[in-house]
Amino acid sequence: MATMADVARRAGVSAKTVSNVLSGYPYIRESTRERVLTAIDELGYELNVTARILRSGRSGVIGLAVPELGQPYFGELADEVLAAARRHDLQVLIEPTGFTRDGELEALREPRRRLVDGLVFSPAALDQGDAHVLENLGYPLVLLGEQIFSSRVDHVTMHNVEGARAATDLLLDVGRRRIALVGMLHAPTAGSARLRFQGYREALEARGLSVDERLLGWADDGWHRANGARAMAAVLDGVGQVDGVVALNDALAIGAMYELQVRGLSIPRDVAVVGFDDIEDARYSVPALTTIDPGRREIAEVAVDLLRRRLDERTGPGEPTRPPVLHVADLRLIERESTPPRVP
Amino acid sequence: MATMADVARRAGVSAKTVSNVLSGYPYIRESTRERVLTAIDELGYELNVTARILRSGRSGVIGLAVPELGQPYFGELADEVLAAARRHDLQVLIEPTGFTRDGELEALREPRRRLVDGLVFSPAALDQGDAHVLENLGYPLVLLGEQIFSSRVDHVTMHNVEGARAATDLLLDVGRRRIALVGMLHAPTAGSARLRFQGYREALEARGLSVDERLLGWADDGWHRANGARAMAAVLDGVGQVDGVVALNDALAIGAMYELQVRGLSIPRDVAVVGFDDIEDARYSVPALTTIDPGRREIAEVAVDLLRRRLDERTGPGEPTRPPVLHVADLRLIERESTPPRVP
DNA sequence: CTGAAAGCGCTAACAT
DNA sequence: ATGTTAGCGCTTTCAG
Repeated sequence: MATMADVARRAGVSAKTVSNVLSGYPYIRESTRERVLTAIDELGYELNVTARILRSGRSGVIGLAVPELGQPYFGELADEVLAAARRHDLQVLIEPTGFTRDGELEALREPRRRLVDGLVFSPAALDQGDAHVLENLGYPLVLLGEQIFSSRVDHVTMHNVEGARAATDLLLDVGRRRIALVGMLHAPTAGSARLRFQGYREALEARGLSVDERLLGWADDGWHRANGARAMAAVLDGVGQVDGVVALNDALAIGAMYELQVRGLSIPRDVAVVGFDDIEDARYSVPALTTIDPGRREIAEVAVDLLRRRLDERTGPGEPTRPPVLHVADLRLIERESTPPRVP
Repeated sequence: MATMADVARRAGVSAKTVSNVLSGYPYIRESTRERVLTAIDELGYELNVTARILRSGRSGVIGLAVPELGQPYFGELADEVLAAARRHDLQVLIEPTGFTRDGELEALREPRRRLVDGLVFSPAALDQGDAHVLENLGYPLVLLGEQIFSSRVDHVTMHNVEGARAATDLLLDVGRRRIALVGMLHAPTAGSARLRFQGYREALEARGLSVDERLLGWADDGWHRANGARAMAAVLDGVGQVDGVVALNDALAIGAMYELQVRGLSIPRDVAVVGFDDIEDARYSVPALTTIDPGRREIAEVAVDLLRRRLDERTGPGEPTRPPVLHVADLRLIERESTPPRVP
């Protein structure tokens, strides 16, 4: 396989010039560039990225650590991150963390081996006590979509509390009062679960209502459909009657709707349902799911832009490092058929 | 950041010995190994993978080229591939090809730059005419899940034709005769679409029936739910009556079920529906979807095992390269509620 | 079982 | 606008 030196020899230039051409260095005579390009073509030469990384210290690869891709939210998020990365000419190494603390700690170690330049990390098992491991990692890190761990790390998050409050408010506005919450987790670590539950509680309390423990559906095995159905069943078996459901994500909501319909309940007439995430499924469930769009695309774009900026900072000598960023994406309540129209 | 030389100095050995310890070379005195390990620990040393790759020519990273992760089938497949790779101590660089020929050709070029050792590739846009670009790539390639491109390349595929035939047979067995096919593609390139359509046709023809063009629902914009709903609508608007649906994947099936139910049709009483892929959604759609499990896990495992074996072959000197493998995974028809029970 | 020397292919730094 | 020199951190090869 041809090396840069081979190309240089054939083009009658030095290796450095070939390198310059390939790196987009602007000050090159047009004729020289063409000779080099021709030689590259004739030899079928391809740059050896590994050598470039070793020498330059930058790989052009970023890591993306997410729990699992089979969950539509993360699959769709990964696509957005991959697309944003491509726009920046970056490649992405995906580290599935499997919702485990060990998996997440392991993912944080990878960049130190220098194969990836920085990490976009969506934590799901670490908790506030782990905040210190996220600081001074020695490489740029952008945290995604959950709670705020540390003021010293870049975060791109969503309005979890406000979203859940908006969802609950909608149900209250249409007159529902026995509103179940599907997807509660016992783990104290559970970032978005805790925040979304907080939004639910705030909405109730703002109307002088309080949380009825019997309306809480637990899903400690993960926010999958199956668990949404199970949690819904448990609530229905426990209290008998429910007229609204706030699910902590769309998969849970769809599972819950399944269970409701199996029991002959009509949505939204008997029970109105709101989800969270606006995954593609939500649009085509039966009935179509009212949900919160947390601004996934914005989150992915901002995260990659930010990481890229941090990578560039490292190269630029002398530039002072900018202070940590906290970006909160906009959210939208998307009303579909699983809730009745609000009457004004 | 500490280097191997630093560790060697501290442990009072040569760099090579450190390297040996890290590579699991067996013939090392236990006391030496311990001194090295201690030094590594004390210095917080981490191997620079890039330098290792440059020297050894092997990166331990494999590429996975798939259309997009937001489609549950590919998200779930990616998880299986990632898990299998981890068992082999391999990392995975994902190349989204976006269902385009250009994206797929681009993905094939990446390994040549030496950052990844080999590629697991699920083509969706290349066609038989492109078979030659898949041969003699200069790195190991395993093709996934579609048609057979070339007898000179390793393939891990599924029983597309048989699966679609089984799905159609089920509908015929329960007395359905106006069976729509949802998800047809005009592109001649469409591997699994063509094969699954063939299975549908074979099942019909085996009973002396023929394909009614008006029952074909097109989804050239991709096998998403939205297009399943649209294709179903087009068929219903065109022919009015249908009593069965074979969808070319589960997302299309779920979209089609949505459209049917919006129009007041009951599933499976008025229309029975079968999908293909057995994604997690299928279990929790309303009604739960009867579908074909193509053996996704087996496919991922066999593909990574095979790739790994090919990578090892390259190292082993003199061993003759084994001939190309064609592995076809087992499939299963999973009967749920979107089809009536078969009466014996 | 361990060490010394060489060099993988490229680019940073400097020179011109 | 292009060339020279040096070396990134590791593993291969060969010697002991």
